[in-house]
Amino acid sequence: MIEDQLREVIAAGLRTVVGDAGEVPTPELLAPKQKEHGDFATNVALAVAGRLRRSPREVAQDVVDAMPPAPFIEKVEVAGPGFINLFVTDDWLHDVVRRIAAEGDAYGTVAPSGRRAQVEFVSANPTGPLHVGHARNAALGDAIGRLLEAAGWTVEREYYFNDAGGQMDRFGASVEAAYLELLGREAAWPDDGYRGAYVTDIARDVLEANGPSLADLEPAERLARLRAEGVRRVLAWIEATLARFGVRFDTYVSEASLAEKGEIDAAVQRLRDSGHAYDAEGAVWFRSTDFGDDKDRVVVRSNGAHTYFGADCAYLVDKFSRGFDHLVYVWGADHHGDVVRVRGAADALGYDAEAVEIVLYQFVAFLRGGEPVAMSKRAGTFVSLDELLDEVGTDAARFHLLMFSPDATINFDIEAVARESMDNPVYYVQYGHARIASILRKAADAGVEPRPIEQVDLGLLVHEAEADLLRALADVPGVIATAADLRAPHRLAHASQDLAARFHRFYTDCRVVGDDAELTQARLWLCRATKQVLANLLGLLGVSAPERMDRSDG
RNA sequence: GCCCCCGUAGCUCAGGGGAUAGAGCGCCGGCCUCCGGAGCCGGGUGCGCAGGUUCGAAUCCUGCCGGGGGCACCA
Repeated sequence: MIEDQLREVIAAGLRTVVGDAGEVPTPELLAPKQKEHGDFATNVALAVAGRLRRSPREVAQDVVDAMPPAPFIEKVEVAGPGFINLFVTDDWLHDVVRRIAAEGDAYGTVAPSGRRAQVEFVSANPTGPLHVGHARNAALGDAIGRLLEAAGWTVEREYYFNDAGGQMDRFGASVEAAYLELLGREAAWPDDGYRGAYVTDIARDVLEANGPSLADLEPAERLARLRAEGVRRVLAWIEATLARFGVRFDTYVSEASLAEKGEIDAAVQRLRDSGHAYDAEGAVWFRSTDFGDDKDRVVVRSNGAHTYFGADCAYLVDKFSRGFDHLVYVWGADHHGDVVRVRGAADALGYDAEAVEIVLYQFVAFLRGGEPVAMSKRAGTFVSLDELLDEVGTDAARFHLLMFSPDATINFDIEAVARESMDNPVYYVQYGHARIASILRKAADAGVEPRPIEQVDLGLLVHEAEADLLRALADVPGVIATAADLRAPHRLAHASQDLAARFHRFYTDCRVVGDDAELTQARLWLCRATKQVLANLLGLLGVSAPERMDRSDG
């Protein structure tokens, strides 16, 4: 890669200048904002000038003088406070097209390293359908999974669900009540139960599948059975919704299964053994204050039942025992208080807390026509994820949820995002892709024979709009690497918009299919490369790259 | 009280130490004999406040002021 070659040349010059005066840092390459500042720049002179007690510009000039000659460097300039600006021959830009052609889907990604990461996300409790509040978690977790894969990780996506505890009991009792009601029997709806219409739908389904016999089971067994039947159906429903949303999990893990396998007891014992757990007030506590928490936390309640956090500890052991090198949890900001505790538990259990990463994201405010959508589960006015997808579609929803930093709260105006207009840039990007597809079709219709890239003179791509587009294509691997590193899919969204913008500009300035056969071939390859990279970026966001788009009033 | 996130253009947001801080929306004005006008070009205002670190700060640190969220033997 040109960047590596440049770094080598700069490092060589720098070594000569620094001499015995100390370490030579790996040169950092900057992407200048102004074209006059070159294709690349480096600040090495500024970085070492202080140590050498010399003026940065002087050092910069010496470094330039000491740099070995390189055929790919066209011009070098010392500028500003002491930057070294590098102008590279156009070949490297044209090489980008060849690289993209050769690498295809893999352009911008890193070869698998064999390192395994797990991303656990959504993990909504199966008491009802997913609602829009879960959408950001699903989109973000999935995109981070895709990014980690692009960065060379082998990724497993996991959904953890809580199928024990009071909330689930109330859900089970609600299904039970609905089931009995359908049979015309007396039914006791739990206080604070789930009364959405879907509960009755589920009960009806259970009735159709099992007949009325469940009603005659012993009370405890009947409840357990109906709860399990309910959970199964809700999970299937959630899975179907997620599939619509482009999210697929490799594994589903239930809290109850951890308890059944004795993993929770084992984890508690392990905390005791390592001296991080103690008994007090009839409960078992984890000394999380040793790890920076404000207070210790209960893992086993005085009634003998484990807490959610107690199960979390067992779940940590479970995850690590499966051999992952890295664990990612995707949590809403309301859970930020749990971060210290869970990482502390990892530490206490003898694992590397650094391997436990928690990605937090801020809330989404859903609006409709500028007005906040009042959402209350109790009042039954929450918008389900299915409804959201019916209204705005997966692509628009995902793009909108992923185009902002996880740290930013999102205003998601359902009407605006549903509109196929510039209010949602996803259409702008997709249009770029579709437009290229259209050009390629046009070329085929015009009888232009596609030529292998080796037989095409990419050196003909010299127009400013072409160079700008090529530069953006060249930047993409770096963008993907940074986005993966920072768990910041929104950088992909921005890069895709930028790339689409540059393509539209190129399209406006440069006729692709024209009289000049050679130029046509070169530009067709530029189009194919751009189309590929747009598809790659959208793919990392889980957004489709359509070959054509329906016209609309837009 | 303690903890987390945010404060950048009229609005929604990028910008993870570099040179003249960007994009979209909105507003005004332009661009089609020709590959999709869901497009392109032009027009302008801004880093909450105060210190500090640095050759250099929107970016890192401290304090303050605003907005949001969280501080269970709930899940």
